[in-house]
Order: sequence, then structure tokens, then C-alpha cells
Amino acid sequence: MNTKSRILDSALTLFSEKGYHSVSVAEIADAVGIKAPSLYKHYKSKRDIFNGILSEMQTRYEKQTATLQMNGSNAAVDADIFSSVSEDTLIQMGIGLFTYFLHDDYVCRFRKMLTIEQFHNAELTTLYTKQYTDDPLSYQSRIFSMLGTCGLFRPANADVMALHFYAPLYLLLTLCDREPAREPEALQLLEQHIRQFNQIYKKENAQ
Amino acid sequence: MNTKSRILDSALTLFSEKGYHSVSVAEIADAVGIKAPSLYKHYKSKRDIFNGILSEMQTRYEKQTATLQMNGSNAAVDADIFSSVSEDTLIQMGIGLFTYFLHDDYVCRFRKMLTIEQFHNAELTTLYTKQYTDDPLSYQSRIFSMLGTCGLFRPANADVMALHFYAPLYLLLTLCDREPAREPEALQLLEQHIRQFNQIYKKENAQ
DNA sequence: GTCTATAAGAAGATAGAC
DNA sequence: GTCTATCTTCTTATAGAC
Repeated sequence: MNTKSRILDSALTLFSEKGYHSVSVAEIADAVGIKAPSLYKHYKSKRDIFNGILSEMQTRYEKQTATLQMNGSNAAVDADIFSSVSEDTLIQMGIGLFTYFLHDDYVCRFRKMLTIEQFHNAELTTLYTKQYTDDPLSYQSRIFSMLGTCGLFRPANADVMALHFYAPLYLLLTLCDREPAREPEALQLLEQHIRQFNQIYKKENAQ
Repeated sequence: MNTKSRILDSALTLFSEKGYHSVSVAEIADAVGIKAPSLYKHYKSKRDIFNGILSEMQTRYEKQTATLQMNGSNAAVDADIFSSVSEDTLIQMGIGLFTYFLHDDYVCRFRKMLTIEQFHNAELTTLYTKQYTDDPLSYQSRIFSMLGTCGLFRPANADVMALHFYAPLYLLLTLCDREPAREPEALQLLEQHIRQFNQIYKKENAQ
């Protein structure tokens, strides 16, 4: 990895733990293994490093959702996928989303930074809401709406179902961001949650 | 309100929006209407102001939960209260908790500060988890456990029920902290959530 | 592209007058 | 208890040698 990327990476780590203002340029440089003034050959200011992180995250997120949305939004509603939605599939879907959010190094650090800076920076306010509220909810809502149409799930308000499915995942995610040691406990609760969710909403004859 | 309290109040407002490090002592003094050096007659350092906020919040929280827990933990399980749990009561309970968390000026600003500082300060990590994860979940779990024992609700894992009930409330709360303009939308979704929760878990004959 | 030296300013905190 | 003046340290950023 070149120096320019390493600066971005080290800065993100530091910003995500201590917040933008609590991190000095010297600290970033130190983490990279260079002196502070050298850093200005790659970025014209501290804010410029921050913007670099932001724009890289935007790119990554768009790429990631482009892949995800395909499964849920257009005509490619693969009947084979959804008709075979078993309890285990649903659990896998939830755990998969959860562990991706929690363990992807870049996603995780960026989420922490978003969390820390969300009230301070209007752009990050919007971004946080989009990435961790609106997008997951509308994605889940679309899925449950389809599953309802297919007759696999009881007819119910898909938005509320999405909230029921996603909100526990969100709460446990924020818990593990704070206290990583509690991940096993969170995973167990998550699995129980999805199992119970499935029992509640799934039509008996559909199982 | 005396100057010492006004300093605490102004500091909390600023810390909750920008974070501890992004706020200067001069800024706090300015908000109070005095000069920075005058502030040091009331607190010996910037950190001392922060600690003052923390200890006041601890006091308030303990007072608040002492009131709440009484309804849920001991022998004073008032059968009259719980036997009359209707859908409207449940909605009132959820909306009440939600609007208290969201509109109590001190609670709201302190939660924002917790949110911002949660990764930076070990004490606040613990405090956040306690106040917005463990305490509400165990409180709700105890209530649903009782309601199950009473035969009013279907037998189900009370911890998961608590998660189902509280997590959407938590997600919508963090949304409104970021974007207060979305409160009406959040309240509507919250009410739909509780209504559906009630339909799912409540025994038909108990209604 | 990295370094040392350094400027320019902001920040936390103190001294001492009133 | 509040002020002005000041100290010290930290921080962002630039200049210029190598």
C-alpha cells in the first residue's frame, strides 16, 4: 500500500476511536511512520485527509449496495431464492449482514467515525441515516413485501416487519462496536431473535 | 441558576453537539456570558467541568431508575396495573418512554454526549451500554416475563421479546437525535410497531 | 518524498488588579 | 467573582535543505 493510502487508513483508525478534533496531524504521521510535514506532500490539509476518507467510503458503499440492491429491487426476483426461505436461510441472512457490518475492517471503522461525528457534521448526519437506517429498512421492507406477496409470510405492514427484523440487529451492532467482547452474547441473542421472528411471521403451511 | 450550574449546562450543550475536544474553554465561557479565566474560579480545569456533568447525570439517572424499577422488580407487582394492559396502555408505555428519552432536555443532551464520546472514554462506554442497552432490556424483560406468567402474553423468551419491543424504540430514538424533523414519522412507525407487537404476542382471549 | 526548522495561531491555565 | 494580561504548550501548516 502506498503512503497516500496508508495515511488515509491510519487517519480513519484514529478518527474512529478519538474523533476528528482529538487527533493531531502529528499523530497520524506517527502512525504512518513519517513526520507531520511529509504528510502535506500527499494532502493539502487535515480536512483534506478527512474528505479523502469520506469519498473513498462513498465509493465503497455505492459499490456494495449496487450488488445488494440487485437481489431485492428489480425484476430479477429469483423465485428459487425466496421460495426456499427457511428459518436457517433467514438466520444466515441476518448473521451474514451482522458479521459483515461488524467485521469488515473499513466498514466498521467508518461506522464508528460516523457515530462520533454525526452531530457535528451535516454531511455525516445524512450519511449515517442513509447507511444505518433508511437503506437497510427499505431494503428489508422490499424483501418482506415480496415474501408477503409470494404468500410465504403472513400479510403485515412490511415497513414494520423490516423494523422488527432490522432494529435488534442495529442495537446489537452498536453494542458490539462499543464492547467487542460481547459479540458471542450478541450473536446468540440475534439468532434467537431471528428464530422467533420467523415463527411469528411465517405462515405455518409455508415452512 | 447560579454561575457554576450555568457553566455545566452550557458545557453539556456544547459537548453534546461538538464533542469534548472540539469545544474550547473560551467557548463555554462565552456561552455563559463570562470570560474564560473567570471559569477557573468555579472549576479547576476543563476536565473538571466534564466530570461535573458526569456526576450530575449519574445522580439523575439513579434517581430516575429508582422510580422506574419499583414498578418492575419487587413484590409490588401491582396486579391491577398489569392485568389491565391493553393495546393502548402498551402504546402509551412505549410512546411515553420514547418521548421522555427524546424530549427531556438533560437526558437528550447527555445521550448525545455519550454517543459522541463512547469510544474515546471507557467510563462513557460502560455508561452508554448500561443506560441504553442493558437497563432498558432487563427492565422490559422483567415486565414481559411477568406478563407471560400472568398468562396475558404468549409464552416466549422474555429477553427476545424485550429486544423486539425496545430495539425499534432505540433505533428511532437515535434517528431523531440526528434528525429531529423526522420525529412525527418516527412516532407513527413506533405506534404501528407496538400495535403489531401487541397483536403478535398478546393472547387472543386476554384482550 | 522525506526531513529539520520555524512560523502563526489556538488552547488550557495562572497571576494579579479590581 | 470577574476582568486583562500573560505563560506555556500544542497544533496546523509552510519553507527550504537533501
